[in-house]
Amino acid sequence: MITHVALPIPVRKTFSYLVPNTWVPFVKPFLRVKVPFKNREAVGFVVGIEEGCDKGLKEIQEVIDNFPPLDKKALQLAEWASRYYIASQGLVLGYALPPGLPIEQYLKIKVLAEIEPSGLDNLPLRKAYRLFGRDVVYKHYSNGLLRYYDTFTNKDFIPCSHEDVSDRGGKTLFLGNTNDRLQYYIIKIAQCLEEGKNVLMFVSNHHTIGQFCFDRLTEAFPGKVIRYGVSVTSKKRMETYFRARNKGGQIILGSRSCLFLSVLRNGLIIVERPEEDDYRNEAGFRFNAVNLAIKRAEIENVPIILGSASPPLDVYKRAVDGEINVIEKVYTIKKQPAEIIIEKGISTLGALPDELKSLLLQAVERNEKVAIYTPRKDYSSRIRCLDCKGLFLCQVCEGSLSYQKQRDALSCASCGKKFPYEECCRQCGSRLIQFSNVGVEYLEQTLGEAFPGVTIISAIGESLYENKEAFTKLSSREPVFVIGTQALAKPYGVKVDKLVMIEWEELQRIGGYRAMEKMFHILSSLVDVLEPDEIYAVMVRKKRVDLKGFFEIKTFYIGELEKRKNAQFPPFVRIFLLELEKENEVVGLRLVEKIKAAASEQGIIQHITGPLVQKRKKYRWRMIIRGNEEQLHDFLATVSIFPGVRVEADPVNI
DNA sequence: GAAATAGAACAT
DNA sequence: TGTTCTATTTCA
Repeated sequence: MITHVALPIPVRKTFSYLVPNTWVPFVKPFLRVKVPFKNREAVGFVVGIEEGCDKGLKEIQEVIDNFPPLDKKALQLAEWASRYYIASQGLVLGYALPPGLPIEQYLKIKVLAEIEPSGLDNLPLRKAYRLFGRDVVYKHYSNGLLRYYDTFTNKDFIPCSHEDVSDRGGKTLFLGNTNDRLQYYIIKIAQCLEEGKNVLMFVSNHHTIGQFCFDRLTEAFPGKVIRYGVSVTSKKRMETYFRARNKGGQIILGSRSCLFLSVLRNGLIIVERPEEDDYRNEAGFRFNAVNLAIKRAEIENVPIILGSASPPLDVYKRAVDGEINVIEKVYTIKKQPAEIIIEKGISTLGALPDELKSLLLQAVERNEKVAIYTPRKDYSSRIRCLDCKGLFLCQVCEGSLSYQKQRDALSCASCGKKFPYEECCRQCGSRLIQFSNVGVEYLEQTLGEAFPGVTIISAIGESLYENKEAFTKLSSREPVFVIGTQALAKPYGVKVDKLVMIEWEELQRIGGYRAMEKMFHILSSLVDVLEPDEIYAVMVRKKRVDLKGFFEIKTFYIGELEKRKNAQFPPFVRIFLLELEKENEVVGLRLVEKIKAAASEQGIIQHITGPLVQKRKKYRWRMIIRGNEEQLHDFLATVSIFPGVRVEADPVNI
């Protein structure tokens, strides 16, 4: 017997192995098998079986599963995702069932008849495998002489017995602020739980948004919320794994890692804030979990609710097209947002503008809480020598370096490497260094000096979790400044008096084709979470952006859709980014030619823009492929396995 | 994706 | 002819 195995590597072909006699009765489609690969071992999925025993193939070492570890609908979802994201079947399946998921660790054996060897009853599966061999246990299992039960629910482990309960389906976009959304979710969840169904709810982030939702939902449904994700311990995670597939009437709250989780009587899927970047998986199998959640709902015929104050544009388009039903409960702000126009940016000014100072001074006098947003986190993200005019660049990749005051280190924006800060220019040794493009750290320090005695909290991605207690200061009576990047919109349940946006308009320069959409998301999510009574945008006159355009949601979206349609950009066509990196220009250009040749051959050359060459330490070519995915699929699948080529579906940063 | 191998550039 | 680096191939 020969089996074809899909391995979790970016290679489209499958690998064939012989099946030794011991395993022949147990090899079935979509079970995992351990196989020799190169000179190591690998875990792959059986995707094909054929008779025969020829041509010196290697043998599989072991069949890891006794039952398909993914149910039919999860497999269907994986198949769809594999095509949509141009990822190999093995890579997607490997994500769906990560190798670190210790399923057997929490399963025990229940013996149903008299069998040899004795002593299997109540034995942990792992131990039984070790003592008697997997094949012995598998044989009894397949003859129906024993069953498994998990140690959390003590219920029989029934692989893939998913009764379809939902007769509903349907997609809803709930437009509204956090409180309204939560209320709506709670009503819908209550209906499901009453009917004994489960609810699968996605959040982008465990620590902040996830914790908040967990607290609020636990309040409404005590003991019913179970979590699944990397931030809970392995044991807790496994408990959720078994409870989700064995019991009804619960809310499974998790991140993108529960996209493929088996859920018994799944009655509803909720996606909280689908516009969040954290829904994107960047390693290995790259995808956007919102897309997959919507697809899962379709496959399972389960209703899905997407809840947001500023949904992604593609979701809004689906709503306009009538595919998604809309419930609108738009927030209102108490006072018209105000624009504070300054002549020169804070970066170039070297000091805080007077208008900003007086605004903050007034706030301090009134003991107000002020949230200050800025797009950059470090002290300065542009460091220049004033003598030789050279920029500080990374020694490894020549990306631009930013200065992190707290660590007194330079950090590379493109490769992430850190270097000590020497206080002099590496080119000419001059000590006249100019910091510009300042961020949160700079404001933190400058405002600290200008307003001694005022509590200042910073909210940036990494530090947010440790900083959580600091946020309790926001409910004190003293004035508080909370300064941060987009992370400011993560800790739900915070309330400020004023929201000040600084250099927010910069995003139109760095945001690519989604610049306006990003600006909208940031502003809306800040307003949604922080509930400011007053909003101010400090903008440089030359780059001024009309704030009003961002407060009429419908007008904004319709206008943006119109622009995208005219320019033939997503969500009207799909975009793929093709990236290749080589040290040698000639070698790279050869590869570019090879790709172009493949494109001509398949008649899709007119869909390619570029390549755009970037030369730092390495050469990097980027091509953008736009068009109908059906038409592009074969081409992308072909070039995606060229060495050094990376295809990114639906890129966000171009 | 990662290891083995082929190839290029440089030093001995 | 050895050494070290990068590019390419291959994995069953």
